[in-house]
Amino acid sequence: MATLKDVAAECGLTVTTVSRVLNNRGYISDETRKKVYAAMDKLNYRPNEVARSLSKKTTNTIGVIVPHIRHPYFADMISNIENAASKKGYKIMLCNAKGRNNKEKEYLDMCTSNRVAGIILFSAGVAVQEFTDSNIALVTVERFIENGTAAVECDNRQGGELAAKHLIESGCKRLLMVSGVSENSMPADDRALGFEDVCKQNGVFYKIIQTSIGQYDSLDYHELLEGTLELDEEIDGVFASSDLIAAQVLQVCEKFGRKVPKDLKLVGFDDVMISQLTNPPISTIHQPIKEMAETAVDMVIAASEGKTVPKRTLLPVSLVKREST
Amino acid sequence: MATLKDVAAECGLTVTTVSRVLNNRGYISDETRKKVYAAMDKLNYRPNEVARSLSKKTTNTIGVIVPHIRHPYFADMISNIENAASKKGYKIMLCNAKGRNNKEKEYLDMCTSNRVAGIILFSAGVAVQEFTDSNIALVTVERFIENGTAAVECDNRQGGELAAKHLIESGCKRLLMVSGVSENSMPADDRALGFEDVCKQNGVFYKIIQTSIGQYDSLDYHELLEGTLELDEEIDGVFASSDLIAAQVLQVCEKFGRKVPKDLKLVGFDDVMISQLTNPPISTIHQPIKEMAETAVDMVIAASEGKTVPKRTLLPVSLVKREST
DNA sequence: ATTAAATGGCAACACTCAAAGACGTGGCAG
DNA sequence: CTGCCACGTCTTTGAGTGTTGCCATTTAAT
Repeated sequence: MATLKDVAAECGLTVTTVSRVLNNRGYISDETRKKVYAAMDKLNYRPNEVARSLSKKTTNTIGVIVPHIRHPYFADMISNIENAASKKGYKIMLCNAKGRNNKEKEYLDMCTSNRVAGIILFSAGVAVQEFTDSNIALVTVERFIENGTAAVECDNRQGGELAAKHLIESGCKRLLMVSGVSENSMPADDRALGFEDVCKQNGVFYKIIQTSIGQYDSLDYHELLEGTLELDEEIDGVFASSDLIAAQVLQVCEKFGRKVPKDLKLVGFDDVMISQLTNPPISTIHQPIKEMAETAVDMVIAASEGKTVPKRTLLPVSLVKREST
Repeated sequence: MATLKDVAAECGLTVTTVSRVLNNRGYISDETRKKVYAAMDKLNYRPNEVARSLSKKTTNTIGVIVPHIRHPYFADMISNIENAASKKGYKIMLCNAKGRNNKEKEYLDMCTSNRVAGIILFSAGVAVQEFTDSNIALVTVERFIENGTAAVECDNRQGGELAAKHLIESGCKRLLMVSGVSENSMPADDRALGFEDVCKQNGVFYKIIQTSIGQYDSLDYHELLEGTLELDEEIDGVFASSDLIAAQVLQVCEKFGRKVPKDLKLVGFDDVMISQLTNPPISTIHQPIKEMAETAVDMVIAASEGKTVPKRTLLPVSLVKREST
């Protein structure tokens, strides 16, 4: 593959000069510029980003570490992050931590080794707490971390409140919340808090069930759901902490012959594609995924350029009413 | 950030020696090795992959270009590719071409500039035809390209056959196929061919409808579907060329009061998560996504190492019977 | 003398960047 | 009108970026 040197030789100039037309820097005569472009074209020259990065001591890539790629929420996030990054001339290095702490640590190291400009971290592990490489901007999404550069979150508590309010206003008397993860300080936790609050305020009976960590991906909420719904036939409103769980609630309802929304009303969380593809389509709490992604990207880039960024950003959620309520 | 030089200075050796313990190459005394490790630890040294890549003239990253990240099929693919790559010490650079040719070209260039070891391309554009940078391995998935290094596909024709056979064996008399894309030489095309064949062989009436290019992502098959199903009430079997479309068929059936599978049987394609989350869960043609991903990764890596790889690999599909048939 | 073990020196990788140099032009004193 | 300098424009020189890999050197053992 042709290098700057080859291009320079081709048109009888030095690498520096060629480098300068490439980067639009300093004084260059029109004639030289033309010559250089011609030579580049002729040799099919493609700048070597690796060398460029070494020289500039930074890359234009952002490491993105997620616990699962297949989960529609993360797929959506990744898509939006890639978009935002691409617009700003950055590329994405995708890492799938799969909920395992050692993988997460490994990926953090890998990103460091590759001298990424910054890291966007969705992962939930604890290993990050040790990550203190201050050279690399670290913004977390949906998770606050002490030694991170910045965190962007959606208002999970508000989401829980909205869901509870909506169910209660729709006439539900006996609520169930199905929470994905039980770990502390996880987003689902705040959702539960908001949900609880509103239920208490309104004197409405509620119950919260949750599964163990790292269930993002799995489809086996059925057992848990069946147990609960069978045991308590009076439940007439369910708040699922993700649309994926909500879809499964729908399936279990079908199995038990409970009509949604007639017998039981359902609110999901995330507002990902699947909530529109079920029968009935699921009312859900919309996460501003695009805005979150864009904010995260803006922040890593800003931070990597040495600018100061807000330590914590909270984005509002909203209720999307569809046909399950 | 600490460099080899710093580590060398720290323990009174030269960079060469340190480099050698880092890479387990040549003769090193145990004592030296220990000293070096200690120094690395102390300085929190992380090898600079950028410099390494420059020196070795190749990276350990694979460029992955997809038309859409959010589509569950691609999300699944990406996840499996990342997995396979990670196992072999490679990282993923994710590119979202969004069905636009110029984006695709741009990403191809970007990958070249970043000197990726190879590219896995799902994208469907035509710009690729010009891509002839023989230095970079190019394996396409679900799309054969003349100047590519290798192609891996699933047996789409077989998929169409399986679907038609299954519907006919289930007693359907009047079939409809909903095809995602109408462009030539696209996978959906082969699916239609297989489907057609079996219908003809069995003398079963069938109809094929399709939408324009680049609909991977959209949820607006409703109109098209409603029109067709309303017009022809006799249709009792539908083959959708993706599970996403199948889910929408389910919705339209619900709207028209057609019971699935009683009044109408439905077969999807892909076997992605959503086919398990609908009511009823959708019978579908299983694509060996994991195997395809692994094959693609193995091939780019092999090709990037100069090994010869098969020009074209065809993986079998299978029918997964669920409750929509 | 030969060989093995351990380490060092140095060019190369493709690029950037600061500083210095070359060249032509215009102003101004002699 | 000439000679000199300063200045703006354009280009080159050369050092630096962190590694690798080849070759050389040293020491000790055979």
